Amino acid sequence: MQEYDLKQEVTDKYSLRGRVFNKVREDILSGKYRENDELKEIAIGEELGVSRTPVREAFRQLELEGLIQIIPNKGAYVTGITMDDVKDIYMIRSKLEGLCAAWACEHITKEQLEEMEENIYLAKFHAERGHFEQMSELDSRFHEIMYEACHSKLLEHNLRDYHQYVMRVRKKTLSTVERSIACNAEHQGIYEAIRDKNAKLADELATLHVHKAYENMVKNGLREAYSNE
Amino acid sequence: MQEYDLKQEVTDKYSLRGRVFNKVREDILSGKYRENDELKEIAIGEELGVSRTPVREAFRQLELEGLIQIIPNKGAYVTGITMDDVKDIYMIRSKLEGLCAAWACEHITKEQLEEMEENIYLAKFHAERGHFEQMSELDSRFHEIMYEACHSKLLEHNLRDYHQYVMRVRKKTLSTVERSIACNAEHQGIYEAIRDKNAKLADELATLHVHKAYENMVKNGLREAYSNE
DNA sequence: CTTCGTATGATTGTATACAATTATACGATT
DNA sequence: AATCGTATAATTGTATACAATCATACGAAG
Repeated sequence: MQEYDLKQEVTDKYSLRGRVFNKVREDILSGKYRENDELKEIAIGEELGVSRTPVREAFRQLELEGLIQIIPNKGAYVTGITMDDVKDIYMIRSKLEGLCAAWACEHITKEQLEEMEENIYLAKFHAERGHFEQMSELDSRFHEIMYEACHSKLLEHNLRDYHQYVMRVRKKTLSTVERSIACNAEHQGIYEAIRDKNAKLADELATLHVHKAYENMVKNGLREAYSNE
Repeated sequence: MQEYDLKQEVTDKYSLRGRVFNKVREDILSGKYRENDELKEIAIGEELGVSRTPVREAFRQLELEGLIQIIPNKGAYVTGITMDDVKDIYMIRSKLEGLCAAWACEHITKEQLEEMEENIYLAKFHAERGHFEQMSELDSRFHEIMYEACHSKLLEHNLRDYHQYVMRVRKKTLSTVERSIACNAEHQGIYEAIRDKNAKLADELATLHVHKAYENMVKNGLREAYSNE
């Protein structure tokens, strides 16, 4: 009886399809491919040294993730995230992160709580020094812990999707020392609420946290953050 | 300049892949395939008269929708919806339907409001007479109007997914005259709030509506509703 | 000069062939 | 009799070939 890695989820690294999927997804999120760029099966295939078949399968998945749009018999095009989309995502996320925090109160493990504490402690160090790369990593990880702790595969999956979706935008939202410090303080509040099993408070704080992040982004100019320069 | 049908979204009916996708999805949701059933590419392909290629592509999409799990080099297995999943979905939906109703206040058109009104009027007729099939249809349509009216592609897509996901369960939740009438009354309340552009109230009522639906389902025995007899 | 239509090329859609992996059956060994 | 190993079958993973569709270019008609 073999146990299969649950983390594989969708995109096993070891199949060609999985490799293509991950690579293209990363290239879209990192901004290598821009809005409305046409992705050609042969070109991508040659670049990665595979045939069209795994590329096509990866494309179908990317379409469902909303990263590309496939027009039958025509081609695959990178779907841009509009400013309205970003706003929608943050509003949706704020609701769902609240739910997630509330559920985490019931299901979080001692280890996860400890990792949160460590995360916040370390983030304080980097926040004060303006180490934005590390802050972005730590912020992502903090939310990731919460997603795991809520103990709902569906909510976890949903939130992770949105989180990835606005990744490039999100990096910029932490790009001031003030916001980094405030953000970490908000994490601290959420952490304490979860630790104390105060679901209502955790919900409120997590909801507010995402709202704040959005407001900050708007203040700093969503337009610049959004466009790829 | 050709205009492409936005409703196509992902699953155009006219490609083999789209047909396979829709068929298998429907068969899973309708209960033809049960939890942990193994779906074989060749078998599905022969059943629909297509080769393995479009079947494989459809499978990759179904995996991302969470309806099947693909284990590399092994097979595709139907992932069941557990009772916990159903609860999660209702809780998530309750939050998102609230958001949806609130947003609909800003964006709903006169035509959509009129269709809602008609929907409620007609539903009153069928509710009192215990026409559960029609009620189910009307209920789905009511929510569908709201999804369209919220004017957010992302939220609309998200809600529609979950709605589909619990379809078989949902049908049973309307299977009493009392619940049908109560449900329609709740729709009426949501409709009026949206009509009066009272976003806060619309949010609350829609949130409550989904909660009520869930509670009713639990009361009527989620276990029987969930299992395929 | 513009416009329409056809021809050509490029790209996607599908089917099939082959390779790699996994499951099963059966027999040999202990 | 139980267990291990090998051979065989079944199934998925990938590559390639062919068909269908779409885009482009170019020339003829007005």
